[in-house]
Amino acid sequence: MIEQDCDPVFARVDKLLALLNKSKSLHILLILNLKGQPMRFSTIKSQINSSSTTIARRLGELERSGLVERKIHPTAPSVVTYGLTEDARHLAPSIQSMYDWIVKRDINIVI
Amino acid sequence: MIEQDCDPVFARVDKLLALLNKSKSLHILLILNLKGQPMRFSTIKSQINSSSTTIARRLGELERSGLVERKIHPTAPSVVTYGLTEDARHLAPSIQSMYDWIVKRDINIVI
DNA sequence: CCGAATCCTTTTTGATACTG
DNA sequence: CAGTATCAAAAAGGATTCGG
Repeated sequence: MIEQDCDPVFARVDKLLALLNKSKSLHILLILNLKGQPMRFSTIKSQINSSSTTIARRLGELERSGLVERKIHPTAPSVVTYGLTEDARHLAPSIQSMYDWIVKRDINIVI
Repeated sequence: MIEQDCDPVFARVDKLLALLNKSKSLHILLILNLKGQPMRFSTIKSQINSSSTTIARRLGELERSGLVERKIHPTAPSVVTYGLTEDARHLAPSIQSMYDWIVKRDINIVI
């Protein structure tokens, strides 16, 4: 069975959606966007309530995909923060409109 | 294990994203949106190239979630078509901007 | 043609325990 | 605090088969 892609762009959109949907990706982006400034691992985790395993995996994927920036601050003791990249900030409105849509419509997603 | 949601709206957005991401949901919505008119099961399937199991599951979920309308035409033989609901058409722009973003940025999603 | 049911494989998640 | 490694459980996809 040959996997024939009708539109190669679909594949990339799918990859984005696949990443965004992996549990808590959206949470992370929305929280970082709302906060407006870099946050620490523990702060993110405390607001999302998922396993550190998953949070760490998501942050790693988001970072490697260029959506999140990881910074190590040379303080004592050192502090690690995560913030949105420029690209991610451009994507935010799309997520926000989707957010607004679901809020307004009061639709009931049934899976 | 109590799942404590920090923001109940997040949960609904997550459900939407979870639905949209289940393989081929986005394809279905984009194809129906581009087509601009209801399509038959076999036509959708032919353009997506996934198992009928998955296509059927997605269409069922999208229908129950109020994003897709299923119609049985009383012709002979009878024909079944799927089209976007009003709600889905309002959501389309959000998906489209996400689509545009990924196209423009040429970003490389790494999962 | 349009699916539902079954069964199997792959993917993803989370709990736990352990480092610097 | 900020993670990684491991492993078991759960979720999701797909092939196949069958029926209206």
